[in-house]
Amino acid sequence: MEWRQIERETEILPESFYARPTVEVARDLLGKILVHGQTAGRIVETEAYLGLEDLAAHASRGITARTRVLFGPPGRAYVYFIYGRYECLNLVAEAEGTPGCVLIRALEPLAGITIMRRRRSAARSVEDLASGPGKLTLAMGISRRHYGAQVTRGALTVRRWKNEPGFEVLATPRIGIRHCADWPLRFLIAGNRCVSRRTS
DNA sequence: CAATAGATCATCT
DNA sequence: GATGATCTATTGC
Repeated sequence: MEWRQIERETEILPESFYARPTVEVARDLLGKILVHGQTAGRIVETEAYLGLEDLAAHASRGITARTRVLFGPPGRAYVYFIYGRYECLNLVAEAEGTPGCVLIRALEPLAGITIMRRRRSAARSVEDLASGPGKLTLAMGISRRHYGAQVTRGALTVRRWKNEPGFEVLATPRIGIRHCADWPLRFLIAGNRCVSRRTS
């Protein structure tokens, strides 16, 4: 996709978009465009992580050096390091003082695909370049240096189509967690080939 | 195709 | 000192 088209037909999401219940933000982020540097992708899979009541959420342990940004203002990036290897991107939701974030789990590559291929040499197809939370941060060049960054301005932003196309949303349990494993807080675009796992 | 072992380290106990 | 919001390669059917 041409950058000119992205710039003309999309606009950056305002901070007010994120200052809402986390589950709503997670569902509404589907179809939006994540932009970083020369790469862009359409968000096709997300997960909501809530506050103290959600034992799968990092915020359930309270404020620490790592979770500090989750308790701050919305529209910030929460990037954490996992399994000694990978980094995962979340967007902070809810009003300041209330924790909550949305894990970005998969993207459909839109621009900068050559760059993504270089960063993701293990991927065998365009659909697999960003089809997982660890894969998409590699493909887009996102890392912990973005911890706390505003996604309403700067190099890392999220945009919406001025005329957003319709699609069907599915809700399923979240992936790879132990606690609250049956809560239906994973959202994905039905039938999209870039989601992290095929649905039955 | 499905199942699983191994890599590897920041974070928290 | 144990654990984990993952990914890849490899094994086995």
